[in-house]
Amino acid sequence: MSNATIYDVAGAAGVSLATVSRVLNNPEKVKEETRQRVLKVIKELGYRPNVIARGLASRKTTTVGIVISDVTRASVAEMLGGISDIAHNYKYSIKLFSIREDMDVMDVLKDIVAEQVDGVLYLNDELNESRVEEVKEIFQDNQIPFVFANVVSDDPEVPMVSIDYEKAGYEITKMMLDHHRKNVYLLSTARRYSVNDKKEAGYSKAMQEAGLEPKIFRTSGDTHVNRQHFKTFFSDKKVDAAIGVRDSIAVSFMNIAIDDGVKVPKDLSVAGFQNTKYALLSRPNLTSIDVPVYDIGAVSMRLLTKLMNAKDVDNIRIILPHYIVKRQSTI
Amino acid sequence: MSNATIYDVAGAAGVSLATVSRVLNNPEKVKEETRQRVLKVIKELGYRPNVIARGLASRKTTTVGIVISDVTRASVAEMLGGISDIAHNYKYSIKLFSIREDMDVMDVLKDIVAEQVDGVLYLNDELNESRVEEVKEIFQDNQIPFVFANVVSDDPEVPMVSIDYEKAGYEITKMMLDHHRKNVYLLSTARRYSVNDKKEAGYSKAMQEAGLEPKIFRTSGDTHVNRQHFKTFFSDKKVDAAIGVRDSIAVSFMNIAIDDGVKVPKDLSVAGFQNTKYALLSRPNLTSIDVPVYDIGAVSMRLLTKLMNAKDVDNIRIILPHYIVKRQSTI
DNA sequence: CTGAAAGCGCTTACAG
DNA sequence: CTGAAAGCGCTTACAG
Repeated sequence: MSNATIYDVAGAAGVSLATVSRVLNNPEKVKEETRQRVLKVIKELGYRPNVIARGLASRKTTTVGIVISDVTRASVAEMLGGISDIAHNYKYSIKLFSIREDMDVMDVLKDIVAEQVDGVLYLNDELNESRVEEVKEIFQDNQIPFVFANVVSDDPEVPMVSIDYEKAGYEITKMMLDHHRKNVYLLSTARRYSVNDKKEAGYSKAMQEAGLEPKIFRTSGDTHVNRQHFKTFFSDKKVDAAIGVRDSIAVSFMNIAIDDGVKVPKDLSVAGFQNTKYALLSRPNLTSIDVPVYDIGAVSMRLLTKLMNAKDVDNIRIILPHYIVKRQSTI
Repeated sequence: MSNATIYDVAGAAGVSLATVSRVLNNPEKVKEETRQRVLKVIKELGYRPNVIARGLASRKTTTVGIVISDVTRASVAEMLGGISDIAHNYKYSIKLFSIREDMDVMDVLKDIVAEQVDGVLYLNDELNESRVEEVKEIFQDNQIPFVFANVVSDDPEVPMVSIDYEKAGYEITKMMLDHHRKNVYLLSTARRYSVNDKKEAGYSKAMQEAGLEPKIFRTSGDTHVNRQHFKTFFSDKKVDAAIGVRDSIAVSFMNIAIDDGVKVPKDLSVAGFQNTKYALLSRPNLTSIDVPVYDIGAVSMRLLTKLMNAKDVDNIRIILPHYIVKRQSTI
């Protein structure tokens, strides 16, 4: 059955429990012959070390905490995929902590500390800089390595993995301008996140370089542009290009415009961010900035393992490449 | 800092560590006055019990294991949302175990047992009955309560939460037939899952009742119908209605049909399963069976807490209601 | 290369 | 109502 303990193994193999432990953790310190004998018994008994006991004794749980706000978002789920794959390679388990609106972030973080995780991955593109500092502080105080995934922070001490969102914002805007679009709008969110701030900065830079006024529209809901928004804001304005900070915003805007008789991409170019399945399933297909979310997850997990093993990590801030996937929604 | 232990609290409050432990776990056994004193110290020191030590001593980790195959799928992420909300209410932590194609399922399950979780939620609509039996056996042997979420099994001993997929398949097919469609196809997956088997059964039943031949098309990939499929399979056939076992299959089929000049819903009615965001963002909007995935997650987590507390649970097999959301893709 | 022993930070009968 | 003590199943110096 499952209830074999290290004592059972030691007894059956005729060694002390210290030796069994060594076979598992420092096999090179055990004589080949003994090791084989112990391994055989382990196999026969189907022994698997109780990870809780091991965690208490060694002060290592081989578990990492993943902090997320909303699992439901496609990018978060995708990142989890990358994290989970790498974690499995390095034999780490994953504990999930989701922070809902009504929860006190600092309280949750203290819980995570009490959970004795070996490291923390903070997934969230909805953070502002001051929040980043708070998070950094609590984990540093408790000496828990952490990595921000898909978070933008200018603090050079903060380990993070992301893409260059400002550059991406600049490039996609530039593309619209190169296509001779003049009234390029950025569809952003009402709440301010550093990631979206960067996109906006890149957009504004491109517009200003072209001698144009940046025009940023903020949805009240975070994911969609609804008919109401469209009517009140856009119908009396000229708009020949729109960039959504998320694909879902871009697609919802495009759908409404088409319903309104606008031709895409002839009269209106539309592009989004993230290159999710929405971009592929929409008609016309949506041009989008491909953000390698799976890779961001995988690379940040990899970085975290390095940090947990206290190897001197040369580069704790990793910028992954992005690219524009051109589809039917732009010329 | 964070390193206060139960000893520190006991010392500062002038009681034994047993009393501190009681304040936390059986407060009613401690005199009001003493309790207040201890609680005050706990607060001052910012003490949080080390959950690992507690887990070892009490043999309860207040952690549940969640087994999933692919986090990336919208329904899985949504279920995780429901699970996480309820888990938080009951103070359970969540450990995530994802099983990839190349992994040995039984091996992962044994790992989960070694992780000492108090219970397991198995999320997967891609199981067949024999796999269900294996899973059931390993957890029963180790006396770990478990619940299948969004899994269909006819074994009355298996705790599960799902909808009646057969009924749903029947109803949506019936709707098509009521709209005088004759050539109703079911777009299913190549691999056989019990959930899809049920949908197929419901579909076939409705077709047969109408004196029609069931026509099931199986995609080679699991999520999309591609142009190739369409050309080789459908272009020479009459088809006036199609039901996808997933929204993504339905939308991809619909898109290709439209590209081919077919009018939806006039010439072709299309419907999907799951009522995901794809259904909303597609044009025309997709009619879909709403599967309450969030609720399935939440209810299954709730059921699991009951099982873990060994209350006599009267109903271990819960069928949640579903309904058809009618949109533009059907008449 | 191996064993005896202490200790990780808690919980929980058992006395009192 | 409270405390002393054993124990949860491991790891890890320390001897030998």
